[in-house]
Amino acid sequence: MTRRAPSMTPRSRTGARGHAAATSSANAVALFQQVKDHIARKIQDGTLRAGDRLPSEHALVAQFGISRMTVNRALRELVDQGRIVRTAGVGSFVAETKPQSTLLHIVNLASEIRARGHDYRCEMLVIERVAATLEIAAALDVRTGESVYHSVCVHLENDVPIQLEDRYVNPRIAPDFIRQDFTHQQPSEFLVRTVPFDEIEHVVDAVLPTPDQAVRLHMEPGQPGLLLTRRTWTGGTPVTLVRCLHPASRYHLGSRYRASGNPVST
Amino acid sequence: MTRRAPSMTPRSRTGARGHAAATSSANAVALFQQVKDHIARKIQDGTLRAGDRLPSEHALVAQFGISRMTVNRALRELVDQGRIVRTAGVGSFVAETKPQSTLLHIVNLASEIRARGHDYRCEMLVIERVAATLEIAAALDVRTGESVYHSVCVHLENDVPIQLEDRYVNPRIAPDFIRQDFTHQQPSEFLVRTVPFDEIEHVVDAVLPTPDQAVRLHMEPGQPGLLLTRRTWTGGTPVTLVRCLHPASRYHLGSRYRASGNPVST
DNA sequence: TGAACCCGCCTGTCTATACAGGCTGGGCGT
DNA sequence: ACGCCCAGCCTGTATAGACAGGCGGGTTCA
Repeated sequence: MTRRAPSMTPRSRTGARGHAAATSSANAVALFQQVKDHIARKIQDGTLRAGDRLPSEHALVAQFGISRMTVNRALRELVDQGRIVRTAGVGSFVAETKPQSTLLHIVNLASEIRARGHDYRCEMLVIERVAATLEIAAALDVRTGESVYHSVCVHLENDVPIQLEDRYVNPRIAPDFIRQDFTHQQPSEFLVRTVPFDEIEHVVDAVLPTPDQAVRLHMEPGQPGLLLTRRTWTGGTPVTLVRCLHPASRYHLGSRYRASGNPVST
Repeated sequence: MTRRAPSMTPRSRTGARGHAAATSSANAVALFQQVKDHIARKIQDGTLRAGDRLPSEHALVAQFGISRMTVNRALRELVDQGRIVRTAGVGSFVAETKPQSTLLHIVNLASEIRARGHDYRCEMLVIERVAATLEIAAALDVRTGESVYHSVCVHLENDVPIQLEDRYVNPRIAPDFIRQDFTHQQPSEFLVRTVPFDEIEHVVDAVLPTPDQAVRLHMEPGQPGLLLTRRTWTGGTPVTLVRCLHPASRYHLGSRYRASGNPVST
């Protein structure tokens, strides 16, 4: 743990001793920000994993040769961002990856179902390589016709279909996707574990399912479905495009926020 | 501006001079938090309005008799919350009330439409007092049968109906709602202006509109609609329950987030 | 009259120091 | 052997002082 970071060496930013004060014009990145970035990067690239202990403030002070208040600010802002957790008298730890906030709690359909005390199951229908259509290519930022991964599965709650998941995956980002055994792990679980995303987009639509979709979801003809289209990125590169179709009668989508503070768990 | 706040007087929290340090056990509210609350309250209750200038850090230091770092932290966290805006060399100002973040940008359907360069119009269909049904009473936290306000209007983009808004309002919170002239102001605009909420809940459903609703929205029979149900609170008390029905063919609902930092404008 | 310049205000950042209080493990007493 | 207590580590908070740099208005100079 005392191993020194490759990138940020003690006092690398400026040779000045004493009051470095505001960044010396040329290199205009605040010290506390550099510490934040340094730690955030180690979390992002897996050097530090969920639950790992961070160096104490004192250790960081010694390591970087800066004042404790500066380290403290960096760590405090990481807490605000939900990246780390701190306990007085104990230490600082990398936060468990709870998939962010807001609309994102939908990611964990399985645990949501289990939390209701119901049985969860997932049936894989398709897993293949396909040539990207124009739409898919645009969404994943690959060339039209380039090979991408495609999977289709149905999620069931107490053996009742509740979601038809139609997913396209960028093979440059997750080349191992197609080799996975998805009998005991969902595609989304694999991706979240393998390629932690840092940007996400949701679009919600109401649609009439195609006859084929209606059969898969055991829906009456003419009944509407809720279509959730999600795209995720890592470092600006698209990871996956997934279209989740829910029978409207068996699913709806909620979120709740409080102004001062973070989103309510719901 | 030098007028003293009624609640927080200089050094009211503790008589100790010098290092007050961590809160003295009994009264366990941090100084910076008290400053935050004090300013947030003045913004909330209208004493300070959007664009108003806040006292400078130096002025707050003198007013409360605390150190500048403490004031600075309070103001910085208010910036993080989006409540104030600061410019080096100029001062601190109350932020323009942009309705929060996340799913909330839907609030401003009118400006969203106008931003597309289209024409926006709103037709009021109903504005009345009704006795709260069991469901409405539960949602607004009033007694069943108690009188609540009810309004229905259609929002049109280029004269095409895009949303049917069915709203119930808690008359204890917004007693003037029923006396408003809604020809040049939407119900939501009035409420946001009059009763700034601090908590919001969204639920999204896909539904088949009733024949009556389909007519109002110029929809073909059998076409699905996107139903957005929104509840807002102020200080823990329900303000309004509104059900917004959109023709699925003409509307969808999106949001995008970046991990490190705040939601993208989108 | 107009333009350049400077001074003072204000925010942003950093430091060194200090006290309070939560938590844990090891030593000591019973 | 068991339990209590305390020392030491760690975070949370607060302070006074300092430098850098953006910005605006007034003064001065051409």
